[in-house]
Amino acid sequence: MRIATFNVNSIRQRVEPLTRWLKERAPDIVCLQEIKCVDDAFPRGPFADLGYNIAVRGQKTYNGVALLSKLPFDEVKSGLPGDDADDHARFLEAVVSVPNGVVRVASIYLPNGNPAPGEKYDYKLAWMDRLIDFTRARLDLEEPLILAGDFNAIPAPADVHDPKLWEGDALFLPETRAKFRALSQLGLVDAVRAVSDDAGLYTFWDYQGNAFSKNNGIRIDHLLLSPPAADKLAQAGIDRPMRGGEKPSDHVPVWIDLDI
DNA sequence: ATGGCCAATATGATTGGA
Repeated sequence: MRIATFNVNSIRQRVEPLTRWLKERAPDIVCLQEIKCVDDAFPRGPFADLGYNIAVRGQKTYNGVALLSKLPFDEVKSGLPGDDADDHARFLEAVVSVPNGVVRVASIYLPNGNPAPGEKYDYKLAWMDRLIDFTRARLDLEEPLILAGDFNAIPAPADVHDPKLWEGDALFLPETRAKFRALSQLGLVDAVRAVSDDAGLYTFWDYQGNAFSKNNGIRIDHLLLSPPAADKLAQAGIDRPMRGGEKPSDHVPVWIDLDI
């Protein structure tokens, strides 16, 4: 089973490159972020034509997450618990059935948090605390669980081309990294880091300043695996060439293969 | 000169992204 995550930076601008990539990579489940449209505006046709079931939690202009799955959804739930006043479309969770049980997947678009300090950074840290609480509860189920998305967190200096330039940024502040570490330390495996210690593995390159050609990137899109999922991990990869293709998002897809 | 962003919005300037 292949599961991927991709921050598309507008689904309506990414139909062509995304469908082309879906045909090549053939993932079973895809977690999408920053679809930037309401549910009714999601371009379902091209993805349904490729055999995907579609779940959407959209929002006008900003944010928005979705799931594509070749397997039917047993359950779909949107919204991260812990704050009823939070109306950002940043979280969508689904369960699918597999031969020996289920797989639970969440598409996550964690707040950016800039400028820090400030209200936006406070919201980010509170959101991370809520994600930690959610994950702790879900881990009790002892299911294969995959948290996949744009975490807006650079885990370590090896995950950024020029760490000096990111000091003070909400994606790289010590408090952000500490919360990301606290999430991981609940027992989750960072799939890319499970297969490679290499520096220079990035998932985002800014549109500005020829960032991609200089490989001036950061690794912020992650797949975090519960122990029953990590036990089945066969491979993980970052589809870096997508960034150099036609009409690219500023992020690229990241994927895993599970022996499920 | 030694650089140049992109997407959405009742749009032509502003906001957010990271």
